[in-house]
Amino acid sequence: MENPKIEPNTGQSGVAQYDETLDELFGYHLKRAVNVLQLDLKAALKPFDLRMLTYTALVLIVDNPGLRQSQLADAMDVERPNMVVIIDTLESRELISRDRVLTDRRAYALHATLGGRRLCEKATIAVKDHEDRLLHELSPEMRQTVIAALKLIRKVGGGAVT
Amino acid sequence: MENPKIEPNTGQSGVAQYDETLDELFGYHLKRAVNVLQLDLKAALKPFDLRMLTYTALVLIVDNPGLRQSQLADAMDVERPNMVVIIDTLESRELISRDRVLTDRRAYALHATLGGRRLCEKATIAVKDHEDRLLHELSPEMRQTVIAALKLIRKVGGGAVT
DNA sequence: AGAAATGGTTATCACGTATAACTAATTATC
DNA sequence: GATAATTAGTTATACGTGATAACCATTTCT
Repeated sequence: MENPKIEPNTGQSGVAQYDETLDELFGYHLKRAVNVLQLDLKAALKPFDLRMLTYTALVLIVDNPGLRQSQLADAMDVERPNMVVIIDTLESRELISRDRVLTDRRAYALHATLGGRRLCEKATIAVKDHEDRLLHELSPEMRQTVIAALKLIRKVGGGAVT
Repeated sequence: MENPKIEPNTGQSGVAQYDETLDELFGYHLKRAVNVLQLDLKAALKPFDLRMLTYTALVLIVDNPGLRQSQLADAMDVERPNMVVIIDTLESRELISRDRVLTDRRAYALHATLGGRRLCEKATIAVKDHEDRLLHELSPEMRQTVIAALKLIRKVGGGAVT
């Protein structure tokens, strides 16, 4: 069993040509696909100077005006301390505002500014375009099956699924 | 449109109850499922004191004796400098050995030790157990469809697919 | 022989994730 | 109504992963 099964380096892409053990692992395939998708997403968001986390936060704030930081952190599965920096960058770009809540002066209600809503809209179009390009070989039924499967995984893994 | 759609916090899990925009994004579902799976994988590997990268490297070395570091880095889509630390930790635990290649004295041929092979075997069993638990609600056909879809994504995204 | 390329290493940085400890404000308890 | 416990947000910090530049030793190209 000398002589590695993995080819010397096609130059094409660093993907393992074939590995029996990893190939049988669902998570392996999932992870690799996510890598590809995230690379694509990153490129899609670059023109808007947004990253995955800032984009997601912006979307949620646009769609849920008045949301509080801890709710947002909860929704994104991000620790509150890490939420702070994300909100900071969005606020410093004046895409959102932190508004004091009258009934609870500890909390901030988050609102997207007009600029924030516009940027969010444009970014979402770009993201969907990139996804369409990347997924154009998947039939609609296939997509539905995959999404259903992913939701099942989340459910079993302990997360609520909508 | 005041009053966030996201519930105040069920305590259950931080998952967004529902967001129209994100829900339409394939990558969003993919990412969330991967998070769940990786958490599970992490737990599965903890008893063996392996992390995702060290485990993957170990598997590939076990399956491809004589592999070189740069080939491994290539196969794992990891930069060579980052490969060094991974190999270092595996070597310091005597799970693998760096053997000088006679025909090219720059390179190291990587081989798993007996202990490395044994640990790899046990770890793989544990990983598969965890995956089975997590995926038990997915029918075999569903799994096959999902894996096929994931491979398609990788192909379109530029990676070779086996 | 000299130049260019390759395998591995070191150092360093950006980003995402996680925890502890703190403040200010709120709620609970007596 | 005063004190204790809890909550929202923050600061500081640490770890894991990913990426780049610069370097040494060796090999390959010309």
